[in-house]
Amino acid sequence: MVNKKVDELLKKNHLSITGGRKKILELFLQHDGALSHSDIEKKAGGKFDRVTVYRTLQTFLEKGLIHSIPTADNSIRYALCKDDCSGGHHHDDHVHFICNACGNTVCLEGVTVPTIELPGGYVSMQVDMLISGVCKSCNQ
Amino acid sequence: MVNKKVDELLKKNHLSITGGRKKILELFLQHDGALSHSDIEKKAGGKFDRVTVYRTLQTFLEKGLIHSIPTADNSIRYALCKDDCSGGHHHDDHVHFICNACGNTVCLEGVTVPTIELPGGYVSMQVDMLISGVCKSCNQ
DNA sequence: AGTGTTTTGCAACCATGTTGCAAATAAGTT
DNA sequence: AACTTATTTGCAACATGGTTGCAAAACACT
Ligand SMILES: [Mn+2]
Ligand SMILES: [Mn+2]
Ligand SMILES: [Zn+2]
Ligand SMILES: [Zn+2]
Repeated sequence: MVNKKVDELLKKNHLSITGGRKKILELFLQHDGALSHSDIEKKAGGKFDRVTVYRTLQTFLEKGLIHSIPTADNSIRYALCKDDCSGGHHHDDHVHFICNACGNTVCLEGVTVPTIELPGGYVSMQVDMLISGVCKSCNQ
Repeated sequence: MVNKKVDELLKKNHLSITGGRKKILELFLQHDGALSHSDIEKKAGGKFDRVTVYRTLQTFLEKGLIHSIPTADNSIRYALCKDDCSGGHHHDDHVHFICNACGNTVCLEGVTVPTIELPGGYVSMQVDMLISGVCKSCNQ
């Protein structure tokens, strides 16, 4: 039962269990792929206030439950983190893929972002790699 | 004289020479680093309407004069293209760097985005690589 | 200078995101 | 189960970002 897992995840991250948080976390668990703020608002059926969704996403980000994915069209998406992520310190050094056909954004967990040699003086702290094209499902 | 170069660039791209386009192009030529819409509006001293700036950037994008850079904080920046870019078909396969200290975004023209091996079924059409950290100037 | 075409500014609009505050709800205690 | 306190929520109000239609102004060409 997904409902049990949701409660566990929230408890594990020291978050009080509320209707909004449960619903949003459920959406992430059911949907494999990243969700934008507006995706969530729609899928939740207008049951929660816009502000609540923003604040919940912010909280999940801080706790390391989700990570954000920058996109070329300037609309942030969010995806669940793996278990070994926690409070700010994420381990999501994977590539993100956005499909131009279906619009889906997915985490390619198996594809690691390569190390880049930067010019002298530049220090890298975070690397984001976003590939767009046509995804597996759309390509057959 | 930068003024001459601006006129040449506009003519070369079959754009009529207007005050707004000249001013915005000048800003890009003077400033080495990417500019956001609001950067431009401020630097232009409120001399042009918001809408005009949007439309000018759109036009420059279409003509291949500039390219857009997605950022993690959801604010698009724009930077001048090299000469061999034209109408939609850009050759900017370089890495973009955003400094957490000074906020500047720069094109690392010398650093090429590496080729990535994708899982079966995925077809890549565009790759964006964004590195954040501390830049050369801020690092001394 | 006169003409047709393109660009601009304005107004009005929609989307996205933030903040302060009071009411509602969750968690811990008796 | 009722009480108490801390946290979360919804609402209103606001700020910023971005789009469109349309008339006036500026541009390019003869
Ligand atoms: Mn991811
Ligand atoms: Mn660039
Ligand atoms: Zn697809
Ligand atoms: Zn810097």
